[in-house]
Amino acid sequence: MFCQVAPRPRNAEATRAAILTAARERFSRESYDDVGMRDIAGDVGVDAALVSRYFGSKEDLFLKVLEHCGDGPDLMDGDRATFGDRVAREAIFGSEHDGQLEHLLVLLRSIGSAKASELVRRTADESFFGPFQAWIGGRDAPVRARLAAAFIMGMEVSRELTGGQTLTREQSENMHARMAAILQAIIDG
Amino acid sequence: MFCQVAPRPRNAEATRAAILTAARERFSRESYDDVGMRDIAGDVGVDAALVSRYFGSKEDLFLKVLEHCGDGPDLMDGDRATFGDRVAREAIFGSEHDGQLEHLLVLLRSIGSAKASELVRRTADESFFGPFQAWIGGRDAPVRARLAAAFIMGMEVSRELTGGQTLTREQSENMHARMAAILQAIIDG
DNA sequence: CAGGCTTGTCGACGAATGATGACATCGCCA
DNA sequence: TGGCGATGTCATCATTCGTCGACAAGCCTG
Repeated sequence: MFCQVAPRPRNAEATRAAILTAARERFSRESYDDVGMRDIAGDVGVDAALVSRYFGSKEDLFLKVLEHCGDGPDLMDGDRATFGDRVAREAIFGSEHDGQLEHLLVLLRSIGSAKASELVRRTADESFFGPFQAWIGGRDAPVRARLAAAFIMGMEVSRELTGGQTLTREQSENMHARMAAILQAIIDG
Repeated sequence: MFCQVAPRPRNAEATRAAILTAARERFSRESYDDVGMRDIAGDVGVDAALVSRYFGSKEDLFLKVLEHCGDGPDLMDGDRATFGDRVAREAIFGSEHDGQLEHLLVLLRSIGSAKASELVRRTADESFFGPFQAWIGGRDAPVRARLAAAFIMGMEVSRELTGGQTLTREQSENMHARMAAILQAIIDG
C-alpha cells in the first residue's frame, strides 16, 4: 500500500510564502553552502525546480530571506534603559529561533561562505550596523556600536561553539547579569 | 617562449610541510567548504592527488591544520595584568594573520560548515575554551571565560563584517582602550 | 464541456568537487 | 650503469549542485 500524500493545493502565493519561510529556517540553521535548493523544496514538499522559477537563483532567494528578516522584532525596540537586560536574556536564555536575534543568526551562519559573504556584509551594514549606530548615538557612536555588536555576535558564536554543554541555572543567571551590565555600560556611553 | 618553472626538488618532507602551511593559510582565509584540494595543491605547485596521498581525506588535512595551529603564540602567554591590552591590540591593530588569533580565525572561518563543524567544536573546546577557562580561574571561571572568549571572537567577526571601512586612528585608539578595559575587567573577576 | 493560462513535476545537463589507481620520472644504491 | 623504490602527475570516476526546458495536471473562464 502506497502512502499517497495529499497534493498541495495549487496556490502560487501560499507556495511562494512557504518556500520563503522554509528558506529562512534553513538559512538560520545551516550555512549558505550547506543549504541546497532540494532541501528547501523538500521541506515544502515541492520540486526544486519550482524554487528556482519563483525566486530566480539561489543567491536571489538568499537575498530575499535577508530582506524579509528585517520584518521581525528588533533589538532596538523597547526601553533603552533595559537594553542590556533584554539582549542578554535573549542571547543566553532565548529559544533558538523565534527571537530578535534570528536575523543576526542568518548572517552569522553564512559569514564564512565566499558566495554569500558579499550579501552578508552589505546586509549587516545596511540593516544592522548602520541603524544600530544611529540608535546608539552620542559620543563615539561608531566605536560603541561596534563593541556592542561584537559582544552580541560573539555570544551567539559562543553559544554555537559550546552548544552541547549547558551551564547550571545559577551560572546562566550570573552570565546574564554580567553580560547585561557590560552591554548597558557600552550603550550608556 | 614558454616559461618553464623549475621542477620542485623531490623532497617528501619539505613538500608535506609546504602543503600543510598552504592549507593553514587557506583555511584561515576561507571556509572549509570554499577551500578546494586543488587550491591548496596549486599554492604549493603540486598536483591535487598528492595532497590526498599525503594527508588522506580533506577532513584529515583540516584536522592536521587545527592541531598544528596550537603551536603558535598563545593568548595566555604574557603578563596577566596586561591581557586586555594585548588581546585588544591584536584584535584591532593586528596584521591579519601572523598573530595569536590565527588559530581562532581558522575556527571561526569554518564554524558554519556542516562538514567541519564537528571538528571545529571539538577543537575549540579542547584547545581554547578548556585551557582558557583553567587559566582564568577564580570565581565563576566558566562564565567569565565564556564572556571573554565571546567578546574576542565577536571582535573578529565584527572586523570581518565591517572589514572594508576603517576607523580613524583616534577611533581605533578609543575602541582599543574600551575593549581592553572590558576584557581586563572580565579577567580580573 | 473545451480551451488556455497557471502551477507543478521530471529528467537532464554542465560544472565543480574529493578521491583513486595507473603511469611517468627522479634519485639513490648496489 | 642498471634497477628499484620514492615522489609526483594524469586521466578519470562518482557524486553533488544549481539550473533549465519540456511535459503533465489543475483550475478558471467561455
